[in-house]
Amino acid sequence: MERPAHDHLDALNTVRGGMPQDELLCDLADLFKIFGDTTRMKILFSLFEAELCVHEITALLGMTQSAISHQLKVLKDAHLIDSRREGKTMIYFLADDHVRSIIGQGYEHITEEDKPHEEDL
Amino acid sequence: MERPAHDHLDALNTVRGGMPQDELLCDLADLFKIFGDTTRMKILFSLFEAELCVHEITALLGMTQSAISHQLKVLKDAHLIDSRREGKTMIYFLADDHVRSIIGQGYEHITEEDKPHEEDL
DNA sequence: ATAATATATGAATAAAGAATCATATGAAAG
DNA sequence: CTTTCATATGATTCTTTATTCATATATTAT
Repeated sequence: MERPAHDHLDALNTVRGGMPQDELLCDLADLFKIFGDTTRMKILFSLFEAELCVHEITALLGMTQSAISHQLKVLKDAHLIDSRREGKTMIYFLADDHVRSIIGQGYEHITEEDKPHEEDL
Repeated sequence: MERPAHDHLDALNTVRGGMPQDELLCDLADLFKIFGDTTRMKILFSLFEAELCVHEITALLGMTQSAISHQLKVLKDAHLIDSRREGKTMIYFLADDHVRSIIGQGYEHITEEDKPHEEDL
């Protein structure tokens, strides 16, 4: 019987060390989950360019006001965007620049992606 | 009637310029969707430390082999991980370093996050 | 060939989540 | 204080998706 090319016990121990706590992993997944929706992605990209009120976003995305409000709430609860009131209207804006850099990294992966990936259907 | 503090037409035009194509936004959302699951996040963190075979990952996460295989497929289809065969076992490993940097950005957002966020329940 | 081990996969189930509809809240104007 | 404009929210519906179960494929050993 040959020694396995791959040392199981060793690998497992190495890995357990670097693994963050379950709660942190869960929080991380929850954060990315928020970027994982086209509507929210569009909202965020919109706010990259300018502060916007709800009905502007609604018009831009061509969706119902309710759908937009629901997603704005999701984004706000995650501290990715924030809002202030201006008379009757609510102005939404990016909470901080992490949003830009997170999306930026994803953007790079998708575009740069060494291009030999047309086999994906 | 006062001029609105917020110039709607102007804002909308500014924004339409910087908005990527629908398909790209969709691809981006799909990419982040993949990070938006605890199981997949754990698999990726595991592979940060070492190349691993399926049953090692299964053991590490304490889940069924089937569940792991299904998620490995998702990750592989997205070109986030890749695999090679070594005898009977399949060894999985990170496809490139984008994975690390994308997760890294998210990690920062969660940890750095100026800390005044205990009101979230 | 057959058995044993390692992994993959299809179908079904169950749970999460996005959009819709109807309605509620909140600010300002008449 | 009633109406109007802007936004928020609860409940329901429909879709997506993660896991499980059973089974299929692939590699090696007997």
